[in-house]
Amino acid sequence: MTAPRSSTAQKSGSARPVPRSRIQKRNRQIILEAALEVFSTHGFRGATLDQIATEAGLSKPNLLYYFEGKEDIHRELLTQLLDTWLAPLRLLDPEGEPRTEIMEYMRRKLQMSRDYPRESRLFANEILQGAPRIEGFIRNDLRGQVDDTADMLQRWVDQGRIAPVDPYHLIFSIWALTQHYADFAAQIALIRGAGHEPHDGAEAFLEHLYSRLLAP
Amino acid sequence: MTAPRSSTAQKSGSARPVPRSRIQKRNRQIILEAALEVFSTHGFRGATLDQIATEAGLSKPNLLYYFEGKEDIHRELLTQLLDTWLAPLRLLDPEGEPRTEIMEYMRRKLQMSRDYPRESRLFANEILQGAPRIEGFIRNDLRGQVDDTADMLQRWVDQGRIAPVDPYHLIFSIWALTQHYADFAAQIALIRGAGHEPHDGAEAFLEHLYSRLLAP
DNA sequence: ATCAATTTTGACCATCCAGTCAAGAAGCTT
DNA sequence: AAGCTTCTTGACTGGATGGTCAAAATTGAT
Repeated sequence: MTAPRSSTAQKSGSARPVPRSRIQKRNRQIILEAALEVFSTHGFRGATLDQIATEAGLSKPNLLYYFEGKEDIHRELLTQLLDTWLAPLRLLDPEGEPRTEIMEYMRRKLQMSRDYPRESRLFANEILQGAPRIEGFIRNDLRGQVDDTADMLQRWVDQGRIAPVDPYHLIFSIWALTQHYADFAAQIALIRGAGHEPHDGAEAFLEHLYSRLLAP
Repeated sequence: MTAPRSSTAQKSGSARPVPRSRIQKRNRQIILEAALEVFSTHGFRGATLDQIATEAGLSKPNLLYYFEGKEDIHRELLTQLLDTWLAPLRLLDPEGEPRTEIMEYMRRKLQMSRDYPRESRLFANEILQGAPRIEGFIRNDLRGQVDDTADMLQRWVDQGRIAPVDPYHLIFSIWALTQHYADFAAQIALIRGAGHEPHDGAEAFLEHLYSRLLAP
């Protein structure tokens, strides 16, 4: 009858209804999966609820039984994404061997772009539009993490353990080079033809590139 | 009265009305400029004719006096863009000094991303959506150019004039690294703060990177 | 099996948006 | 300044789209 707004120890402000039944969990998941597919290729405004509903195999009103609206689905998707987006950065170990650590970070990002290309495109879409919905996240969460990482990289540079490079640009380069294979997959596929998969050879190339760049 | 379909020596098939009067030239330009602004940040479906009209300071019917429709404006914009997009690749000189040539290409691409960030984002948007409207261009024009360039790079590798790298990934890396500063400018701006401009330090970093990567 | 709670949906709105049209305003030519 | 052409726009239309609602179907506890 009413939409499923649970109340299990809810914070006052913005309510996040916790799915309870098995059906709720399952259908919310199905919807998010479908929405990811649609949003990541058409962007927020380009996507329609009907498209998402069809993709999910549900009716449009049914979608709106589980989510408060298009915006809500999108927000949920982004929130989940941003969590995993920051994770690799946190795994950088200040005590580790610098080049190994950076190489590992690059590999993790490349793997993410291979395993979750739609998430990468969802993110790219958002940034392209000027990051209206995740400005807060970038300014408050990501920025701090990046600053910390940059400090660490600078320390490694100062200690002569990696070649002297601008730490911010180093980080940006890893983002650019890894995400490119997901975000521009369509272009790469058209250029390389059907035989190849976009990521083919990328890891070897990037390993070569960063090992050359970072050698003291 | 009627829309301006000129007929000055027109090819039969898809008509491209050549603007004649000064007013036509001026207003088409104003519209394209406004459309670039809007399409590049909101994508094709996210943009509205009203937005473009407002941005251009014209009425919506007036827009449609100069162009056949939303699609037509967008197509014109992309066509103009793709011409300039290919240009830098053609400037690579097989007879030149390999590292200088590649470095020059990188610099030209970086400059384009600095001087024409909206064009870069328009292109990125298009690829993200799966390149529906420029598939032909990529398959027929870009691909050939890239293949030729890759052959040239491979020859340079074989002659030992640059370090052995996969030529396709080398090209992709230049695209990724240069366009990133335009396409992800919003993210970079939020991370680096108001003091910096996204491209600050990029050229030095990329020069360092490619000179390390390509040294035989 | 019964009955209340949960889930699903057909039918419906209201709004947005691309595109039309006919009439009016501004330019150009003589 | 007349008269033709080019340019501009207010008012409109039809279709798409986000969202609502009340009734029907299903599920689950007893």
